[in-house]
Amino acid sequence: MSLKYSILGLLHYKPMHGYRVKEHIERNFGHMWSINYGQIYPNLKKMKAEGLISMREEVCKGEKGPPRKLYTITDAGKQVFQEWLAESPEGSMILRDPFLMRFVFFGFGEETRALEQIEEQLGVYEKQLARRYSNLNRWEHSGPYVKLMADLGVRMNEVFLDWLKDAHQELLSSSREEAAAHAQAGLVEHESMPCAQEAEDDI
Amino acid sequence: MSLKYSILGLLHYKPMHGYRVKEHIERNFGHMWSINYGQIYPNLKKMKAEGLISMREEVCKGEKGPPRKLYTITDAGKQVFQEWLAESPEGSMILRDPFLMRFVFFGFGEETRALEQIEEQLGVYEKQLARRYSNLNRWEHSGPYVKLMADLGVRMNEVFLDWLKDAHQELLSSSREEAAAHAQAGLVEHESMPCAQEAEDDI
DNA sequence: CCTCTCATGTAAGACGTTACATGATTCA
DNA sequence: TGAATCATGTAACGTCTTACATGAGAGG
Repeated sequence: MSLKYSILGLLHYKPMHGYRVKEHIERNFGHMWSINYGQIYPNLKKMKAEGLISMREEVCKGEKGPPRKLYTITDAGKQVFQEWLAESPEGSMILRDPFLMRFVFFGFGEETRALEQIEEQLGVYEKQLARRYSNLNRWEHSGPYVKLMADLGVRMNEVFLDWLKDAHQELLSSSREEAAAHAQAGLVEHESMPCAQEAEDDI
Repeated sequence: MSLKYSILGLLHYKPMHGYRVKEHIERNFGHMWSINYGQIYPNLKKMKAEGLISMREEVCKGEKGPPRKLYTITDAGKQVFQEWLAESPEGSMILRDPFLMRFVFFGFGEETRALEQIEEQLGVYEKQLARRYSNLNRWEHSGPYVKLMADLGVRMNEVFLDWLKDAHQELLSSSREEAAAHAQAGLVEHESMPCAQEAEDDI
């Protein structure tokens, strides 16, 4: 349950209400984290019950909208957060990408469609890179960690774009070779093979 | 539900049983995808009920262990897979990393502990890079998509390692500056601030 | 008046994880 | 005999997503 700690982390900056928490996470980590109200509100409720945060209802007349519930981190919350922060993280990076999920299997589909999808991704990540650069500028004076984090986002985006371009290029040249050689090999047919699954373990 | 399509994809190579599916996914996408039997077996059952795969129970005497259930993709399964493969992926990359999750908030913790965690990560990703290089070699002749995928893994790993080293370096030099200037600024205290949350939206 | 944004919340269901139960065979 | 590996499965629990319900105030 890392949302809990993300909220505790955010509340170190200033008290917030649920709606702001979502907004912040979306603006700052939107490319790697998405969150719904269905998670936030029950979590805030639970964390309040655990004494990690305290709540104050506010009806500010100068502002539009219904009353908000301002949550502030408590000393107990700060302590729990410190313990979590110092822990060595278990498990490593998990990267889930609906495009890459398909990419691995593009060998079983049409190459033209594969190329189209790569082009789409190029568009998406070129726009995202621009946003990440602006984040980097915005956080230029926000302390080393936040700045470094934004820097990582830019670097990751850049290698991904480079890779997309290389992949596009390589597919074009290898399909030209194939066409020239007239050696279009179809999918290997797998017959029933009763007990021979161990033959070749690699894919 | 992408496990469904991953399984359909894997079954294009050859028929498999549940245990092998897990093994394959773990070996090949273990760094970005983890799967449990609690997901696999119910999924296989459901997919069989939907007619996407067919099952044959096998008791091979030459092999140890209990009888396995060999699953083969059906024509209906191939069609459903093709439709999914051609679809433009919705949503973009989601990167979840327990280390990075902490990293953003290291400003609220001890710097020495931050440096230690960065060093730990360096160790983890140096080992992983070696594994990814060997994957790249293993798949050198496995068709362009699989090869490119492995290449992306190597590149991503490399930028991450570079970034970790740079981060480590930058923290060391900036803390030396701080020490020299004797300008150790504590955490900004946030008073009750009744209705002034809009003051500064950035973190 | 209608729609948009701000704001809080719930309920149902999909998805994922952990832990356990079972049982055969291989190897020390 | 005991442990390890291969193999299938389920139950309980936790997390996440989707969709909906509510309601105030601002602006066209």
